[in-house]
Amino acid sequence: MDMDKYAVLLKTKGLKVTSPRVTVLDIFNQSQARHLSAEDVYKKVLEHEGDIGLATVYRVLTQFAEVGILVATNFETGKTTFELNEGGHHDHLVCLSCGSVVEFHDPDVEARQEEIAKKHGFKLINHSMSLYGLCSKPQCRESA
Amino acid sequence: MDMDKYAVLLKTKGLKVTSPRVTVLDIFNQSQARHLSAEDVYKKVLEHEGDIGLATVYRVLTQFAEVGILVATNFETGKTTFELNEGGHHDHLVCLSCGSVVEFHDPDVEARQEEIAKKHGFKLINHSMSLYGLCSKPQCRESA
DNA sequence: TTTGATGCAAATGTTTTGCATTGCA
DNA sequence: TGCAATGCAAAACATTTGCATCAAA
Repeated sequence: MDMDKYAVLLKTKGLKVTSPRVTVLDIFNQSQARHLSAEDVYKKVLEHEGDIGLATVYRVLTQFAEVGILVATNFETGKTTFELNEGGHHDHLVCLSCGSVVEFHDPDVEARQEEIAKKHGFKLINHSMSLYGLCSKPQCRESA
Repeated sequence: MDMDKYAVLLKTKGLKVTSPRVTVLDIFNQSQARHLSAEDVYKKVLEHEGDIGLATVYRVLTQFAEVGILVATNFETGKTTFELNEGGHHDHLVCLSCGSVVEFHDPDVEARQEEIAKKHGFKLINHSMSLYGLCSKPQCRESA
C-alpha cells in the first residue's frame, strides 16, 4: 500500500496524518479522471472509502492546494476542480460537449505571457488559460 | 441622451426596449470600471438609477451576454464579471493586490492556441486566458 | 391584446463557518 | 495531554426559478 508514501508527503507539508487526508490522497491517486471537484471527491468517499463530511472534503482540498499537493482550477462550470500537482505547469483544453479535459504545456505561450506582463508593468504570479471547444469524438462534433 | 442609441441596439438584438435593459446599458456606458459583476450593477442601480430587482439584473446580464452586447468572464473570484463587447477579443491581466484589470490582445498567442487545439483534435470555440500578478503601483508591489 | 419582461420570494448549488467532539503527536 | 482536525448543521454567497403582475409592440 501507498499509505506510507502518503504519510511522508503529509508530514513533509507539515500536516498531520489523518484518515480524511489519506483518503483524499488515495482518491486522487486511484482516480481515472485527473480533475475532481469537491463533490466528485465526496461521492467517491461515500461509494468506496470511509465516511468523511463534505465540509472536511472542502477543508482538505483547500489545504492541499495551499501546500501544493493539489492545484485548483476554475473552469466555466461554476465549481472549482482539483488535480494532483505533479510539478509541470500546464493549461487545459476542455470539450464543451463531453467535458473531457486535455492538458498541454506550451513554452511559446508561456514566454509570450511573460512578455505581455512585463510590457504592462505587471509582475506575473500565475495564470490560467483554458481553451474551450469540441473534442474529436463524433458525438461531440455533431453537437455543434 | 443616448437613450435612442440604446433602443436601437436592443431592437437590433431582438429585445424589447424596457427600462431595466436601458438602465443596465447606461450603467455599463457610464461606468468607470469596465468589468462589473451582477452585484456591482445592482449596487449602481440602487445608488443612482431606478429600482430593478436583483433577479432582473441577472436575467438582463445573461441575455446581453447571449446576444453579444456583453461578454462574461470568470476570474478567480467566484463571481462572473461582465463588460461591454466592443468587438475586439481580448484577454486580461489582473492585479491580485488592487484588483485592477488591464486588457490585452496578442495575435501570437491566439495563433498558437489554434495550433494547440488542432494538434489535439479539438475544434476551438472560445478560450479564456487570465494572467494574475501585481501591477506597477508601489503599494501593490509591496504586498508581495 | 398578446407575449414577453419584471418583481418578489423561495429554491438551488457551492462553499464556508461555528461549535462541540475526537484523535494525532 | 493539548492543539489541530473532524462532523454536523447552520450560514453565507452567487445565481436561478416559479408565479402572479405588468408593460412593450
